Amino acid sequence: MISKPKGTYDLIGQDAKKINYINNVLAAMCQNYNYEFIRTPVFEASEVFHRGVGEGSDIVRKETYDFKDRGKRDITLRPEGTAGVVRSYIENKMYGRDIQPVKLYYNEMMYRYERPQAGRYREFHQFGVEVLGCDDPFVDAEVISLAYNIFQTLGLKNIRVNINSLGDQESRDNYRQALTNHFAQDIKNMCPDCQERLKKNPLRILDCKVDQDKEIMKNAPQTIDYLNEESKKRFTKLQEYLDLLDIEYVVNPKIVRGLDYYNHTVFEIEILNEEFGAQNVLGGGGRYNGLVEMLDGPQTPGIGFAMGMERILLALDVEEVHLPIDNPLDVYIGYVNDEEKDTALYLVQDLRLNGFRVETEYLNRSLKSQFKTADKLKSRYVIILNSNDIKEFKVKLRDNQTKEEEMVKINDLVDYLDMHI
RNA sequence: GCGGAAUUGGUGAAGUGGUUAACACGCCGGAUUGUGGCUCCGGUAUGCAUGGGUUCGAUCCCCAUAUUUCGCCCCA
Repeated sequence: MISKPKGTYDLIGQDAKKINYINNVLAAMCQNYNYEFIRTPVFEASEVFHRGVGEGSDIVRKETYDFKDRGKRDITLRPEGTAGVVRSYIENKMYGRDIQPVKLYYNEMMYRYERPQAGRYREFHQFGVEVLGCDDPFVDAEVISLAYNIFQTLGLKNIRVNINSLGDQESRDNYRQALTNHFAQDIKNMCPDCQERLKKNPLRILDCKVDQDKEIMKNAPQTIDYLNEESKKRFTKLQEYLDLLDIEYVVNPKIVRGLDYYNHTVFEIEILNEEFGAQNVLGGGGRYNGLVEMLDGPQTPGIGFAMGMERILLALDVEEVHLPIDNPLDVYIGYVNDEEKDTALYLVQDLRLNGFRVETEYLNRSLKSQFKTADKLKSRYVIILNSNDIKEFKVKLRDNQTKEEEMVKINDLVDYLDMHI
């Protein structure tokens, strides 16, 4: 038997229904927030991600699916949504649109070559939004609120919004320097990973779980202490806006994010539930004011977030949130002999084209089985065709809730059902 | 990339180096000569992930591979 590639999954059954439902919720919300749907290629020139996400990030260093196509082009399967959207923004000159800022959302599969575990796949599904062309923390607040409200709307209760600010380039550089100085003296006593991080991306040391209890970690400098006046003002303003929107959040100085392009606002939304494993971050994002330029576009501010659909599914499961995905059948049509079968075929089509959800028997099973199936499908009505009734252009319609049966003319069936369903 | 655990039918699973792989659920049929959901009866694995090896003989022992899962790393 051929099995699926490692780290992939088939979306089927209840999960498929749930994802469908969630996608509808997401689309409806994005419509209200006036975000426009965008789809970019699953694969891009490698440069898009290598430059966009950053050569220093783990995602690019060891997790991308890179290959050469038959034309010897360097291709990368997209590991995240933002870089491709920004490439499209530039290529399609969206910065020249008459309506600004440009607000986009995507809902696509992403690819990262990682060791899979619960809530983490090699092919996975992310929903995300990007706002390009507005530098006001006003829009930061909108983006965070959108993410937050999506979780609220879906019925997830125990979620927490963590925010932090990395500041502008100047603040970031200062902080980076301070951090390097702080750890430099004692780096030998820290874990090998941290020693590596000090050189490549000192910010990530703060995330370390091995060394997190050490004294040197506890009194490490924090990003917010190194923000310059402008950055600080902006961060304060963001918090005022979030307060205004009634969004519960905590300032968490340890949120630094793994992608190189972030500055100023960064945030993560996690689920607080002990049953959840290591993958408890449902979504995250931040501001990336330098990214458009980095990909050869005009200087343009941007902010966005992404959330992992598989993790949302897990979260809904763990939190025992019941999504309204049951859509019971309107009518089940049963039959036994061939004449009745012909009528069934016709009737099923007729009712379906009139907007009813209808099912019938395919395997010529016994009437008993057909009734069982009708029940399992939670059918509102059951029609059992009978040759004699058909001759009189009538069918016996049974209300499967009251168990009452009624003879209805075939021509009146649609009207009857319209009135009763 | 590193470490641990798992892998038996449609599902949940028990089990043993040696003739017919337990049980339950589900599914199909019958009791009920065209009306289910309860009950009773019957049926339901080309065989224990794949490939090698050890053995007279392996689902059960060994090795490898694949997939899943948990943790690390990282992230959604």
